[in-house]
Amino acid sequence: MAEHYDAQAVETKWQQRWEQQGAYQVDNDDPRPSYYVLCMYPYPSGPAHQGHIRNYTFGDLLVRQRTMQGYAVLSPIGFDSFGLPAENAAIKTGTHPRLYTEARIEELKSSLKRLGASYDWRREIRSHDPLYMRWNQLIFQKFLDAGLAYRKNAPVNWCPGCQTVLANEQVLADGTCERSGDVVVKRDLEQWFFRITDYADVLLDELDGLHWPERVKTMQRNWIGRSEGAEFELRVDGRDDEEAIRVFTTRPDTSFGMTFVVLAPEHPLVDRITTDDRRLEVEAFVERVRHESDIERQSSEAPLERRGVFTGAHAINPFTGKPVPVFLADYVLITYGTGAIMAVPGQDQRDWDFATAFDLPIIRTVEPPVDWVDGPYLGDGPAVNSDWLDGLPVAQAKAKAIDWLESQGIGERKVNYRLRDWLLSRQRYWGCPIPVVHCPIDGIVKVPEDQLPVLLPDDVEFRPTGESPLRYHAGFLYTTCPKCGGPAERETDTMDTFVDSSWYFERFCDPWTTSEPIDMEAATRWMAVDQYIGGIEHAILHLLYARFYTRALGDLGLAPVDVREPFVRLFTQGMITMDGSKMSKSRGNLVAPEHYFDGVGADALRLFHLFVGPPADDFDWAEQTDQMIEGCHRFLGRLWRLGIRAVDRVELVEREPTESDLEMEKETHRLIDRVSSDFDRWSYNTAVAAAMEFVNAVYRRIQSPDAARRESVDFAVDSLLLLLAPMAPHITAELWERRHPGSPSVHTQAWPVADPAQVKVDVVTMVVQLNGKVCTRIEVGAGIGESDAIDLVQADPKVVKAIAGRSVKRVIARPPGLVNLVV
RNA sequence: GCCCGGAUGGCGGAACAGGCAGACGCGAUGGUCUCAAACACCAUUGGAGGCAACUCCAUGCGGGUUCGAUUCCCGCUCCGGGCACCA
Repeated sequence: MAEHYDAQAVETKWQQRWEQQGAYQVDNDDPRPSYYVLCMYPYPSGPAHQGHIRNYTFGDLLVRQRTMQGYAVLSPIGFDSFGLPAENAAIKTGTHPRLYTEARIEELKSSLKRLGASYDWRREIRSHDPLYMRWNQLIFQKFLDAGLAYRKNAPVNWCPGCQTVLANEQVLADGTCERSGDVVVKRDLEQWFFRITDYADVLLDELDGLHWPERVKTMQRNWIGRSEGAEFELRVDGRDDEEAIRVFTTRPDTSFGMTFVVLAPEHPLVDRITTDDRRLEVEAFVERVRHESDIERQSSEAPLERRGVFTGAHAINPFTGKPVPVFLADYVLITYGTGAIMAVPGQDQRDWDFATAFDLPIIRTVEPPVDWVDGPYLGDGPAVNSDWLDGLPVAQAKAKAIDWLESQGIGERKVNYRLRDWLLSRQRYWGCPIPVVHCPIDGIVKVPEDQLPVLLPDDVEFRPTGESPLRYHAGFLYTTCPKCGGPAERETDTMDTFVDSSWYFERFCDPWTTSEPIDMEAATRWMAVDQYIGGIEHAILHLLYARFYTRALGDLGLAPVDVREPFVRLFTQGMITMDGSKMSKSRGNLVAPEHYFDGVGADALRLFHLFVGPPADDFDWAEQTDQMIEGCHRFLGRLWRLGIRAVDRVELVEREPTESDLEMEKETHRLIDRVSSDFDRWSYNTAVAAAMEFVNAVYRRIQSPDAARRESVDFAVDSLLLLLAPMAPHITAELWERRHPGSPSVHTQAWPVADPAQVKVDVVTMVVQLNGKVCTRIEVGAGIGESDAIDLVQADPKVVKAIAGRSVKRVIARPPGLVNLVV
């Protein structure tokens, strides 16, 4: 009776052995060529969920394959351990966020170990580790020195649910918080910002060179939102130059068609230019808009007549010298451009609508096509009604208009971005404190470097008041000014957790160094990350911030300056959903991996995640999913019996290779070729399918009446184990050890390489078509020539019968695959 | 509204450069083993017709290009995602 496949025993054995041997530790002086694989470090919310399993299975596969290919693979892991859920749990249950978080980390860590994922655990980073906090704070101070971090009072996004401000990136398109779903409101607050806009153009330009999904690059391009145009001044009729209105436009070529000007209601000139007869109405309008939230204002469905108001003032269009009326409208934003626009209804939809509503003139300055019906024309065409621009296409007219503005000294070329500076301060406890004090005499003063990190006090009370517990903690709050020694208050805001995740991948290169945040030598060796793997949900936030940080750190001499981009290649895996919605703790639709570890085993679960579909596609967890996982387990059972040479007690024979034995060897080479190329193109599902198909074929051969040659079968099975090692690491390690006692682990063997001569097939099935429809198939030699193929086809009895005497008009021969006869 | 994906059997999916549609797995049906079951194994499995050889239909819908289209082009429908007064 052959020993059956016991996943528990095998997996426990190997996990223990890997841990004891430190099998996945990689030293910085490893002589092999470097390869850095990284999965986005997780927020520790408890045991792993299926999304984690999927993510870390893909990563682990690559780590193991690259290791077999001869690389020193850096594969670190850590925990994004600051964040709101721990603090909310503290308010609810009274457990301290640190204890809560560390318990969750242990659970998640256990899951990852049971998955059999290979990490250099010595390099583990936790964001809340005082050593990491120290460097996080030091980097902040360097940014402060460099003017990259600053403080300003601004209307900011306040989430009443999270009781903190949010970055623009954390507010969804519908105006709700990406985390809690509450409607975000505007509040004027003094906040900390990072000057990410300084890097807007490079962050945009350098996207081109990245091997990232096009979708993600597009999302970042849209988010940065570069627009090129001109900025220029319009004198207000009857006023001096001090009160000129600056406008930004992407269409300076259409300036002759400007028939009015619109200011944002918050524009500083509103009060000064409004005429007395219009003042009451204007003030009422400004007042009304001020009381609207951003979402109300943006989603306003009020009729246009109510969304704007005439100020009574007129501005002089510098191109025509003629006055045009100045309006206010809620759709003009004070936060973009100059907060004022020139309106050209002939070439802009909103201006057209506004002009129609207020009965303002419309002048076309670009000739629309002859069949143009109505409405603003946004396309290219010759300029009209534009004096010295007439006849020029849009691009040339733009350039000429800008040249003119510059020659007149009233305007210039200008680029604007949609991207705003990154608001990083949070009014919460469980985050990294911002390391400054506020002194009534010296203002903002950095906490001296030798006093870093500023730690979070443990003895705080978590109350649902909405204010950070740090504000009530006298011991933390009251301090002395490092400069003058007088009484001062500590900053009680903490950093956005996206700060922590913006440089952890650089710290992984040498997480031990105590003299600087990033060890230059180590980072030079390992950076950039060769392959980064994570969820699409981080397409903008994390991936943009990390790119900004990498550049800024390089520019400040804190990281290798030649590492301009952190992630060379990015892979975004699909989501696991259930009934179409995201799996999450709050929805209560988590399917715990532990259940499968205890049952079919980690290898079967890994194989399932690889097999179920393209890694980039979403997968909906459904009724049949368990049975599919069972199927993967069944496959491993078949592999097991092959591996221990116990397939139905079949005896393999020693003999000179027969035709069939040689064919199996060729199939083996083809499998090696197939799996290798499938891996290279992230097609794990087809790689698994090929392995299954191969196992079926080997079974058929050894169970056939003339059996199979031992040597050929051994080559087939050993190759199979090597190819499956990155996918199902435990069972392959066990079988390899049993088959090769005393040999090094399967995971340190060289990745197999197919012999190209063996990959080639010599007999192929040639499809014979009649008028494009399949008529028959003929086995032919792979090297068959065109005329031989045609002769063969025309001699085929089936073909002769099908043609039935009709004349062949045309022959399309694509030997050896196909011949098509047209009759 | 704009941009980007996607739609293939009962289900997940395959077809990599325009050339055999449905690989592989799940499910289903029948069988072998068993006292019986579980496990395992074998066979069949897109639909319709036919005893059968075989025929017809079929990759969301409608057109087109081509000897030949799941694949390319045009026009729709539905689903998913991103952006959305950004001047």
